[in-house]
Amino acid sequence: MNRNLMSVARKALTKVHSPNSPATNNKLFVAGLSWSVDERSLKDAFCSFGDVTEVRILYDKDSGRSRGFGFVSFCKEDEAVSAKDAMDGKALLGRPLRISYALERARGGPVVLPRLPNGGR
DNA sequence: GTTGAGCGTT
Repeated sequence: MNRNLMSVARKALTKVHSPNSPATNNKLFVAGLSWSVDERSLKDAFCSFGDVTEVRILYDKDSGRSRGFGFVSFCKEDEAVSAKDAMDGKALLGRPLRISYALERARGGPVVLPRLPNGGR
């Protein structure tokens, strides 16, 4: 009879983490940043929560200023979650931060064309 | 000297 209670108890203790909700990665999408924030300040603000392996802020090539959002990668997801849980909703340089998990994005450039087997001849 | 939702190469 204890088996049933065990099953129920174990179920209650089991983490109800949705298997189809991988809304967690070691990459964090940080938005709401001030237009004066740079990667160094962002890393310095997040490196205290874990080991930051990558920090990327998006800039505008027309105005030369930051787009107001960037990406922060951690060595472990646990650190990223802690950082998000700790810095999400907080404020940096006078502006509130909006942190979310980054989506996978191909890197390299806006477009890449493979060389044709024709050799250009 | 400005503005403020977002998911990627300035």
